[in-house]
Amino acid sequence: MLDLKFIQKNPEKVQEALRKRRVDLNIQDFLALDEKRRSIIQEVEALRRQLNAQSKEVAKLKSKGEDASNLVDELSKISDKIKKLEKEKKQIEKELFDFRARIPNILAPDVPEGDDEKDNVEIKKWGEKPNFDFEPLPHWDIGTKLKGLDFERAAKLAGSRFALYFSWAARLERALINFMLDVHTREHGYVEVLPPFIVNSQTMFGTGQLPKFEEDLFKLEGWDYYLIPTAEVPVTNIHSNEVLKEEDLPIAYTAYTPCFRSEAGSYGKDTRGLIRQHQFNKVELVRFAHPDKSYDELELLLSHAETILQRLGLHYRVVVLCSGDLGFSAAKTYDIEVWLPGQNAYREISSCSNFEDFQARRANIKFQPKNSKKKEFVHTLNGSGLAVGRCLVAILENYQQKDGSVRIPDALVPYMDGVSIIKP
RNA sequence: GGAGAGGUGGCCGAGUUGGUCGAAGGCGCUCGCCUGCUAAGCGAGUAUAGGGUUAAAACCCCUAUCGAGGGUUCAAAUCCCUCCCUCUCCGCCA
Repeated sequence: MLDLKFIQKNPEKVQEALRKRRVDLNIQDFLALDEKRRSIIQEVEALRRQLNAQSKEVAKLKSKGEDASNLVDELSKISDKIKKLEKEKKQIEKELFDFRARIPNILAPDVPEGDDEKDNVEIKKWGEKPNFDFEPLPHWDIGTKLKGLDFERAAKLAGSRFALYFSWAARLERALINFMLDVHTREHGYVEVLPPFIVNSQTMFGTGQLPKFEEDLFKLEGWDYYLIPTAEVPVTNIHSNEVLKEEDLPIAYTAYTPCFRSEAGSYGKDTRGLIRQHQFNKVELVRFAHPDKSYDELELLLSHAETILQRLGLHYRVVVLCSGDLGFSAAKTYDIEVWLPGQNAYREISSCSNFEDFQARRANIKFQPKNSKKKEFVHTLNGSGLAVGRCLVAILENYQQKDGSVRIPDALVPYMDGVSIIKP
């Protein structure tokens, strides 16, 4: 959510951001409505002032035992008028709020302009693509041949876009979760959190999933409950409606959760394998930062996510999302894309974003600066550290051997009870 | 699921025959004074949002906010309705 005053004072900046994001919204419509709102407020408040003052007169007259019926009649008319105007005002405010809730965040100045993911800009690469003296297989072939992944039975249980893990695969998924959490808590200073996997609509609003993206979520029928699409949602909202201490910043949380996404509108995309599932596991990193430091913290966050891939010896690149590909709430986002030889492509495995005060304003998360009376909104950041299922995919595809076996990266061997290779 | 109690400012806590309550009192905090010592005392201040004023801000003025929303009334923290949350007891359950 953008600050109302910011929109009023910088309509051209907001319009420019909308244009760069390829979003068709006209800020002039918003401003006209806001103008109307202010004129009604002025009228209402003048009337109310009169009403308040004269109501006291009534009280005085009555306490003296005098008749006040004339005055009461007159005030009754004013009161009616106020009620009518209040109704109108409420309607306009609702429209303004709905409008504002659908305006995406403004962009960081260094976000490249572009239409979609084709215009994202690669900023670095780490490691090398592995060489194979055979044709590398996609992970769904590797995983099913090794009897670790079973998509057919998963479909029987729940439908498409679900997976069933057995034996070494289930263990590997769990190993990855523990490995990631250990690195982030022991080495990167994050506090581990285990949040609810179901949240209410207020919480979904706080991080920007609602009202605009309801169709991406799973909602529980008959309840104001949604399955979380990412740990970002419950973890960022931990401090909603709170005032944090400046000296406590930055606050850093890491959380493992399953993530649930409807994947509406992705029909036909990534239909095979683990890449795009209705349910997947993710270890998330969330930071609450001082506004002056949030972009430094974004670099830090990115490096924390990268560490995991480096320890696993997986080749990746980092891209900056262009304006047209940037998420609704984010001001700037880095995607980490891991190399998948089985698909001969880089695929997103982490997305690290600075939301500046956009989520903080929605969720009302402030801090009290030491040298100012005025409370300010914190900046929120988050990033995957990492998507666990896709990480398992990357291991299978990058560490596959000619004989169909898969090596386990050294860093994970202790988490696999010493198993260093998965054999047919 | 059944029965009961309750939600007031940073915290504690008054206030329910509607009016002088944005709200007593206490604590905490901030600033100043005083004090030969990290105390006590004295004084002042101490919410958020919106509107107006301003080049902008501070100040100032106004309006709203006593869990949320709606209603009654000239007027509601106080009355009525709906919802949410917390606590206690019983039941059930991992």
